[in-house]
Amino acid sequence: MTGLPAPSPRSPATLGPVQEPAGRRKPTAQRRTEIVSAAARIFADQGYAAVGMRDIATTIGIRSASLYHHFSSKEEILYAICLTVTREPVEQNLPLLDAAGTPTERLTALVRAHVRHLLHRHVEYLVGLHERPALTAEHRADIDGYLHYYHRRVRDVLAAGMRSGEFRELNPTLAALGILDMLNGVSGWIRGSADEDTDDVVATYTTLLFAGLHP
Amino acid sequence: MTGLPAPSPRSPATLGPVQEPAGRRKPTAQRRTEIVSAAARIFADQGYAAVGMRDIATTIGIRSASLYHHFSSKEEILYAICLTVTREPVEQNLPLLDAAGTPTERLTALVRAHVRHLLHRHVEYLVGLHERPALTAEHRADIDGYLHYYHRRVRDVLAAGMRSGEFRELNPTLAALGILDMLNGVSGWIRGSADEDTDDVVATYTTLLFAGLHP
DNA sequence: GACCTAACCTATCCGCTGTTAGATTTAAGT
DNA sequence: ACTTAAATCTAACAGCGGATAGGTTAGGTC
Repeated sequence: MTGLPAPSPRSPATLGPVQEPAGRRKPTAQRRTEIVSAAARIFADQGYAAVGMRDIATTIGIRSASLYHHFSSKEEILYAICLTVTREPVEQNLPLLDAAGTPTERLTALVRAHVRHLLHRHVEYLVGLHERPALTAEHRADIDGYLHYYHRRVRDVLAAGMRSGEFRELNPTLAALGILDMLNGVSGWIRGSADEDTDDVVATYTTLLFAGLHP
Repeated sequence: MTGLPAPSPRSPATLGPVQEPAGRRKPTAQRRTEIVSAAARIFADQGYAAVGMRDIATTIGIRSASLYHHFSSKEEILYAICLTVTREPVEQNLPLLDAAGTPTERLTALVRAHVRHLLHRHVEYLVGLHERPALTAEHRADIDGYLHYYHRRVRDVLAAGMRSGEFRELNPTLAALGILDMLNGVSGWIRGSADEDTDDVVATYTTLLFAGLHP
């Protein structure tokens, strides 16, 4: 799009800019996250398979071969993106279901955390939720494991709430799938990630869902 | 899949093969739908950009160049797939919203029709909902038009129900988005398309949604 | 100042991509 | 039987894809 062929990362004579020089030599940890987040943005726009290693490399100011110093293949980059939208929610959101409180309270906390995490990493969600078929069989199985576990935990809270009479009697598996699809779908149309948006979505969705769940 | 009434008007000497010969010469109309549904299945498995014209051609028993007799480009095939999951619902499902009845009744009918159509064409949904970025700017605008119109009509029913006091007061735009994401998400995990599945999903979802909408 | 390793480079391979041109075969109409 | 148009074929092109091998620079450490 902006067709800049060689940004020429030579030293700018005077002083480093306030923001990332976007071509300077960086430690691995920084570069890895920089690569992943740049790739996620391009993948989200054009689709995983339509994007070349050269595209990713150019946007962060290096050559395509240098990417292989940080990732052993293009698919490994996609795998990293998928992990942030499957492992992170499992590790950061699910503990909320183990806290004290009624099923309603715990599920409300989870919904809020889920939407917040989704808005924080919404480009990664866009990619991770739709490009799974491009993963290696092993990596895909790994990712699916996290997804299934997340779904199972949500289903269990629903089932618990139904047993205690707090929730309406429904097929808990289907209800969990529907709720998660509704939440993840937000990544497809949300613009920006301002707190107002978060609160608006969370308020509408929790009202809709819990009024539907309560008998 | 190939439920066409006249499979092969050619009399093959002794007995007609039970299945399609998968390479015989066919009239355009048949080939076009055959190409589209074959492509949809492969696109759903491997992703649009990862699939070559040769892959599509091979699975239906012709050479890749022959595809260009029916479609002028690979993107036109994708466009045809997208149309079946956006224009068809607009033309077939939305009239249910114009029928007589309360907002609840009309929306229930739409939800049922939507899920049935989705199960009928669920491979096409899988592709059409996720590969839109690969479309031409004009084609994408076209597809987005159908999607926006569908969403707007659902939102209007919700708003009407809220004005009449039949539905709880919610942000109708967000509620419509959430409901549609929930419905379309079914394509991501459903197996088969038996009527029992349809009824199960429709029952759970309508209960969950309308209990949530009613004050 | 010498040294070592991490980070990045240039140059290149080869398989595969969508697409086209032009020849050929089939089916249908007369 | 002859003609015609639709359907399919063979052959090829031009270019881009991910990936590799091996050389080069930067930055911290002794």
